[in-house]
Amino acid sequence: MRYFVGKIRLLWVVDMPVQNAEIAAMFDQAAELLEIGGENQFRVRAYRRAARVIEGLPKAAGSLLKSGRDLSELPGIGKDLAGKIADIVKTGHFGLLDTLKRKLPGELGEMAALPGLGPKRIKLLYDKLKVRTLNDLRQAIKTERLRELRGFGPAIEKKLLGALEKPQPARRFKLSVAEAEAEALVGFLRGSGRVVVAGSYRRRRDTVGDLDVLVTAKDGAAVGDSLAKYENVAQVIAHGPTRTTVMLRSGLQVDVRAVPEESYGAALLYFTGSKAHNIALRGLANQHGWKLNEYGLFSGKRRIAGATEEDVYEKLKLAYIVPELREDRGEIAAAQAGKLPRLVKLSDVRGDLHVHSDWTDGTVTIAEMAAAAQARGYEYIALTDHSRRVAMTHGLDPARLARQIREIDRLNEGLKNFTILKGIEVDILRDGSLDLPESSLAKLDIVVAAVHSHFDLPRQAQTERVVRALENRHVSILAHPTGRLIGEREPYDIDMDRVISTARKAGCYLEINAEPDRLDLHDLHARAAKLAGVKLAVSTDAHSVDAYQCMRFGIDQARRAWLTVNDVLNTRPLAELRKLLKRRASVRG
DNA sequence: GCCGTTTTCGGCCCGACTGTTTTCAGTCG
Repeated sequence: MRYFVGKIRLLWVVDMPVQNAEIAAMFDQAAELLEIGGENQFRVRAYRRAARVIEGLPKAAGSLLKSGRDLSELPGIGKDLAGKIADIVKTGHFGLLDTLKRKLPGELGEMAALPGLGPKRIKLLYDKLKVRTLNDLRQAIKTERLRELRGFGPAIEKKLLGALEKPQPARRFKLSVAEAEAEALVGFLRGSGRVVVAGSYRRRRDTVGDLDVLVTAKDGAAVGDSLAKYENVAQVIAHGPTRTTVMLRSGLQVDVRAVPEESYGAALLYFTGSKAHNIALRGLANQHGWKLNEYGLFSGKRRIAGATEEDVYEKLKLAYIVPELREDRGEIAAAQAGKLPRLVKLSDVRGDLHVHSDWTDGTVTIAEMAAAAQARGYEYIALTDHSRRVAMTHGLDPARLARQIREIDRLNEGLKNFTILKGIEVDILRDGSLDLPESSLAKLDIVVAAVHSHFDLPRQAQTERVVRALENRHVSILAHPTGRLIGEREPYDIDMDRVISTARKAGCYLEINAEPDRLDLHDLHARAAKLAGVKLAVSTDAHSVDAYQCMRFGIDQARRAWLTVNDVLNTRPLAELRKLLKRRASVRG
């Protein structure tokens, strides 16, 4: 459950709305400096909690304010913080943070990211040695002044110097990459006890910072000893009687925690998180006069629940909350009210609406893609090859598209209980027009539109471009709506609130692309779409038969977005799906 | 700074591990 606040470079442009992530970063930075300054820890915590709440909002704080929402209704945000958010939205500046930076100048916030340095030690360094920058710190170590301070010794010195010489940026790993590591590790530890990978991995976040592994065992130290011998371990960071932390060769950190069988549920709950969800649960326990920790739910010294997660939720008068929802984004209130959504499941999926073939950059024939989908139990796929502008994929021009349509008609005649929908992934050109004439698009069952170029347009131009494409009456679905490639390409700058409201007005749909490098829309945007009444397609963008299996990653994200069967287009039987697609064509036609 | 079936004050999640110390503070999750 590692948590890291990255440095965010803020660039203020006239009319550039402040993003929620930027407000959250400002609150986090303020919390850091307040803490170093010795401020009341609960005030510090309030800023951190507010940062997480802002970060988790499905809409930009600015647009909520514009629509008249009172932000002090949000959990963890009172009158004071609501006012500060409004100021930041209005001016782009956070007065308190500016003041704190004047009072505690330098790189104190950055120092907090170093291992072994927390607020107390940073303040001590600042007060006694006038250490303000990372370079000051380096000098203090080299001149051996650091070790004169109470609480500092050779071990910390060595650790700090290592981090200063070879900075390790906090990395997050794609869920699919973490999954491969996790499965190998579980295989290795099996035999030590019951082994579960918890943390953000179990909550199915799109990226994972570290692996939190729970093992039920009497002898925790033995589990740690065994882990230390795992061939992929590069370094043992900590090793105690119940918890061992190691760094794998891949750079992924692993925490293994051993607990007794009777604490399994409470420990799983604790280790699954999120931290904010846990804090809220413990707060509830307190209200009953109980205590919740990783060993169980306790009334005095008596354990009243803890063997299973279900026990603990039940005792707290909550419906069971699945891991994907445990983010303190309203799930606890929903569980109290019995209003948790019945989330969409992988088995609800009846087809895939974004699929390629060897007519463009796919690896196999249309017939093979169809056969593999039918073998998975699907009722339909939409064949959506690229259009001509995406030249390196040998994209389809009107003539080849017409031939492909005839080919699909021919194939469909030979298929039983399965249909190939005729579609295209049409390129959205720089000006928002589409890469194929209306006469071609009109012949199709489904048109998926997507951006594949000019990722760096300014926000306004990028938004107008996509809005114009969605307003084309032939477009059914916007594919991978922000174009991000996790860890490789940032999302392009676009006003997602406007894209969503356009989709609603135009009667079209947005995609959750299940490809593990994309997972775009991400959970918050998908939830915003649902709240606006826009349905989503969860599609694999499969370029091969094997890629169909990525559907589960898309469904994970759909579940994190609180989506039900009703919110997902491709859970519909074919006839219903056709109606939804047809309604689209007639909205403006 | 937030919040309220303990409601406008007085609480605020809880425990493991390290490195320093010689009994525990600080950091971390």
